[in-house]
Amino acid sequence: MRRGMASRCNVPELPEVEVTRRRIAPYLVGRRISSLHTTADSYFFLTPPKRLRGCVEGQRVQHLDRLGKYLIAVLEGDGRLVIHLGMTGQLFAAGAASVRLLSATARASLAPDEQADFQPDDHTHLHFVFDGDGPDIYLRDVRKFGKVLFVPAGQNHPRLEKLGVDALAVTPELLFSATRKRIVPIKSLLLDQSILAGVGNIYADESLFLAGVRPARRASRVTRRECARIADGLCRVLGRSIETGGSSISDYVAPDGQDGSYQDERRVYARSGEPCRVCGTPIRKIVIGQRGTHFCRTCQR
DNA sequence: ACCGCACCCTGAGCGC
DNA sequence: TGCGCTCAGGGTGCGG
Repeated sequence: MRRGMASRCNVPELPEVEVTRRRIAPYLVGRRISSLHTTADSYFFLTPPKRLRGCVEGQRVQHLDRLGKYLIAVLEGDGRLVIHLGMTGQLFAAGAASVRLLSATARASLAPDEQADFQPDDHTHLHFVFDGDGPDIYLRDVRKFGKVLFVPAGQNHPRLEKLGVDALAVTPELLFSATRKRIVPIKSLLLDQSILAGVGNIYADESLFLAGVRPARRASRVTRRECARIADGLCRVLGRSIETGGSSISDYVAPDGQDGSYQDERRVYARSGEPCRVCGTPIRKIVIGQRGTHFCRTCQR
């Protein structure tokens, strides 16, 4: 069966951001940023580059947290450097670069031994240099749907204030109460970051499959029992994806190879037309809230 | 409160 | 071969 573009999607949702956090933290935490290089100002920078540099240069990174799909580097003095990876954001340390970081065209022009040697390009919006030894860190984002901002100590930002509970901490009760009196499709509610932070398109579809609930169902019509199954499905699918290194992030990927192992576990996402793994019914694709939505008519009610 | 839609951006895949 | 079109996606913000 042909794999469409969607199946290769590389969008960082909660698991991918968490995997990124775990992998990058050892290279970031405890180090002092000596300089930050950026691309030109654009809507990518919620804090303009010049001010951003002034805020982080000379600062030591105290820890690296995550809330939903946001990475939050807490600096000395408790200012926070906040990063959202958007659709194509890649945060990585020099030397840990994989060929995935380059476009197909760029890859093709490189010899194999050159491919792992990353050099900043036009899409590299942040380049951190640190005091002392250790690799530089880069943030690359081809489509610039990502965001970076600095939140001074004691201040907050609407982006963070609006976020609901981190999706890993979802409970049946939380979901049940959030769905009452809501006529939006249950899938749209799962994607609402002000309710659950971190759920994106893949994991919304996958968790609804595990719960046996059709994505188009009105949220208010989802029963308490089904809410519990959705919460459970979310925990399973998010946890499993983190375990396997995220659906698309892996240490190294062969130039024409498959993505991370989670893609082999997808039950519905980007499998439209393919047989349901449980009952064999072809997976259907519809659009809900302007998002491609995948489900099994037989297994989901 | 909710829906539909436009917008930001670019690469891949397609038809011609 | 190469052009131009379409599509995908997260999040915000608009008008209805």
